[in-house]
Amino acid sequence: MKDRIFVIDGSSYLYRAFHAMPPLTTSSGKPTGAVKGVTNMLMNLKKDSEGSPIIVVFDAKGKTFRNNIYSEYKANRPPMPDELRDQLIPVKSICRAIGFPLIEVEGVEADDVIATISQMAKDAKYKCVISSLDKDLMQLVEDPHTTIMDTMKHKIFNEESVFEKFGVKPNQIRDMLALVGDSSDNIPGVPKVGQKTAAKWLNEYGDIQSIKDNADSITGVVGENLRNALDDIDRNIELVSLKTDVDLNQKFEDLLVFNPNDEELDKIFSDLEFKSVDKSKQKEDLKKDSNYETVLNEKSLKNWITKIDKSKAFAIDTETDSVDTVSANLIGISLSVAESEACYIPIAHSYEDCPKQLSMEYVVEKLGPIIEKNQDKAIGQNLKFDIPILARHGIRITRFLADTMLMSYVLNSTATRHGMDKLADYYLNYTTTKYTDVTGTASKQISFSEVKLDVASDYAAEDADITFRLYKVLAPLLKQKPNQEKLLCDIEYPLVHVLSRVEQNGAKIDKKKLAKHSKELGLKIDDLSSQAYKIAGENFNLDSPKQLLEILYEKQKLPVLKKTPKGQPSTNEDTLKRLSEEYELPKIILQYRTLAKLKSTYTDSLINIENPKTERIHTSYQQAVTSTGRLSSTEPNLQNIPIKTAEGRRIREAFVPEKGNTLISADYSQIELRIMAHLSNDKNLTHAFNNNTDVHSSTAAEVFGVSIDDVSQDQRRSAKAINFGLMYGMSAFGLTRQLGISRAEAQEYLDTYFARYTGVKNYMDNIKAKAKEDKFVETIMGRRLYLNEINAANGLRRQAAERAAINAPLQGSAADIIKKAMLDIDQLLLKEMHEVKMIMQVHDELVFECPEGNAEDVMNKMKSTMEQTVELNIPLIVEAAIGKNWNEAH
DNA sequence: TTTATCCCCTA
DNA sequence: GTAGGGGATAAAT
Repeated sequence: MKDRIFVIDGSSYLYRAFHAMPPLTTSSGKPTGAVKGVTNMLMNLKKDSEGSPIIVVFDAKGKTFRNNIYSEYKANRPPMPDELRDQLIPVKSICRAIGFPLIEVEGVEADDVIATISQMAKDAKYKCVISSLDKDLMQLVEDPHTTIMDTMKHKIFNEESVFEKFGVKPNQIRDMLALVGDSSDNIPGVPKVGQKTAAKWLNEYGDIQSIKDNADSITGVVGENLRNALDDIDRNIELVSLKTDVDLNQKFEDLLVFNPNDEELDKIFSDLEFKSVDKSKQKEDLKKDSNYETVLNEKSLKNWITKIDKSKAFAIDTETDSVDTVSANLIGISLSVAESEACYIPIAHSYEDCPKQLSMEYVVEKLGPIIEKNQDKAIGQNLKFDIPILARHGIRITRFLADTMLMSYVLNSTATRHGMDKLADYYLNYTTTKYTDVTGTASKQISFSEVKLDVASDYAAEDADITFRLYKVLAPLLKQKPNQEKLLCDIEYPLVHVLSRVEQNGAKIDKKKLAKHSKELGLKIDDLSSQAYKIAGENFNLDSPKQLLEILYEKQKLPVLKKTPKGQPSTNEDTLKRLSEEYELPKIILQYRTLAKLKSTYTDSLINIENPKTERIHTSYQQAVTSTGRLSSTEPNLQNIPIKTAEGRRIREAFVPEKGNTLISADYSQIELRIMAHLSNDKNLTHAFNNNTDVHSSTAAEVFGVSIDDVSQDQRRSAKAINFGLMYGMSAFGLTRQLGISRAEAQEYLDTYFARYTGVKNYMDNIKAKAKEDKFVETIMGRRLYLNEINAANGLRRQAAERAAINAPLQGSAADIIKKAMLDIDQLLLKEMHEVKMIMQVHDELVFECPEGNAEDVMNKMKSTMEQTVELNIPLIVEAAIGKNWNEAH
């Protein structure tokens, strides 16, 4: 394809790379993350362009004509961060060295240069692909000459997709921008007019001139706003119009030359300490350099034992035939003692003509003691998986040097997901071989034991190698953040062992009880289905929202009260509840839904997931998933077992102890509100907790101006909603919905609340301001949540980040505290309470199983340990109970 | 077979 | 309004 050129918006690449990449530096501390990101993007585009010319455009210094039209243009732009500014020169040098013409014109913005080039391309009969995300550029899209691509998301905008996204044609984009304005460029638009309204007008009137001509016929406040903003609109049109006649001092043909300088490029890369940027090339490099060994004889194993013993640190990884730690069989072990230097020790591979391997007994006997002896040097990726597998074969790891998954999580919980494949991509710019690459998927999947040794070795040794390399990259990043490193070493690492024990313990369920419940539910569900079919006059699938909406809204002609985000009439609980005041069918659907949910999600699936070996259910706690520091629980999720309804609580009754045992549940009372009191030091809130008064009643007394003894049920309920709403960063609007009151009333409640709780008000204002400054918030133990969108130009996103800024320190500190409590209790259990098992964690609750005899004692120990685990400005209170099932204990 | 959407369960 | 997991269906691959 010779008739196509690519134009890259270099400045927008740079900003995106800066925000998307980890804060990498050279050994001397020079920032390189953005350079690396841009380089990757350039290399990828180069590959995709199949030889078509690529031109890179950057913003240049100097005031532009837009500043003359409007002195406030981009006046609100924060200056470029220093770490980014330092990367500007290397990025440009790399562009040139790769061989791309680089254009910057003083006093002209990149957008205008790009527009000019696209015009030149059109005149020369070339297709032009612009790589940028700037919406101003969308006005240039013109089939078939000019398209815009989002390189990172692989999305191409033509006239049709522009219309899909913006609701107007590309040649109307300019008018739309003029109407809406652009907060990031500090261009005010017509007040109250956003993309939707602008699109509506443009579709109705065609262009801005017609809208202005018809301004008088537009009613309401927006019409008034429009008439008042006519002058602004004229100015905006000039501001958002792109110039297509910039003098580039170059002919179009000159822009098409590709002039690489490999020597220069190598030099720049070596200055920046980049190994290589082309991923496929890097993979070859790694393989060529790497020294992966398959350990098949005693001599070779002995050699590796020596290496481990002499190493300063070593990575270890186990290969198994299952993701389930309770039943997984050990198939092999891989080790790495230095970058590129790794081995795989196959133990239990089994296929036709499989080479003879060292026996499990031999490997465990020889390697086991060396691993145990050197465990303080062990590095793993998600060691919570490997530790129980190794333990079952007599290799006991109770401490380790590092877990790269948790390192990445503590460094930045949201930068990337923390699986090894993602980490390798993010931190090493390396594409790993995936597990399913060697085993296949679904029906064609084979056990890891059936994977040929050479293939398995490459895969497994790479895992250990990459783990080692990740450690080398992540350790210095953590060194720069001592508080986070402390959190990692004091809380997350020791918690690995505790969670592993909790998972292995598992929880006993009463299968008979669940089966009986399931059967009953099945009968009721059948009955409700029949009733529903009868009213509908036909059979349909009650589980299908699509079929249901046809029945309800098209056949039965019920009023549409609410639509889903995608525009379909909604059939969710809220809507059906309102409809069931007048109609019978929605009422039946609701009952059906409740019971069907209980059956499919709980009774049936819990029975199915019981481990046949242990006859208990073993959840898996995810320690590196949530943004705030909480755990999550999967397969099964034990953190969403029903509790609110009587029917739902029957599920909890099926969580039982072994014969002779009993269950104890202990949960923190109002822990997040207490943390809010602690962090805000609010006088009223602190007072309530110090005097152990019911906090919702005390809030009601303050907000409604009554004595605490005179608070009505209704007032308490409202106060509770306010308290919860506050912790979620709620607005008056949310409260309106929650309490079914008017907007004004809700606002009044909040105003009164903040007048009474000035400490809380100050705390909220301060945390938001600090978040905007720092781009992160912290918990009491120094856990950070980075908030990339806290200063976003997009209001919805920015507000979502602000709510997260308020909630994360509360939710996250609560998570810190219960994690610490779990560690304390685990120590207690190991030391003096061997007969007690911790079996579940549900965010603010811990569940234990212990012999009936000393339950009372155990409960009190747990309660006081949890209450004493940290000292805050207010007391922590734990409510604990004993029972013969989870419902009773709670 | 995988992915997206809708719905609903928890703290 | 915060933070999650997961079942069922229907569309995309």
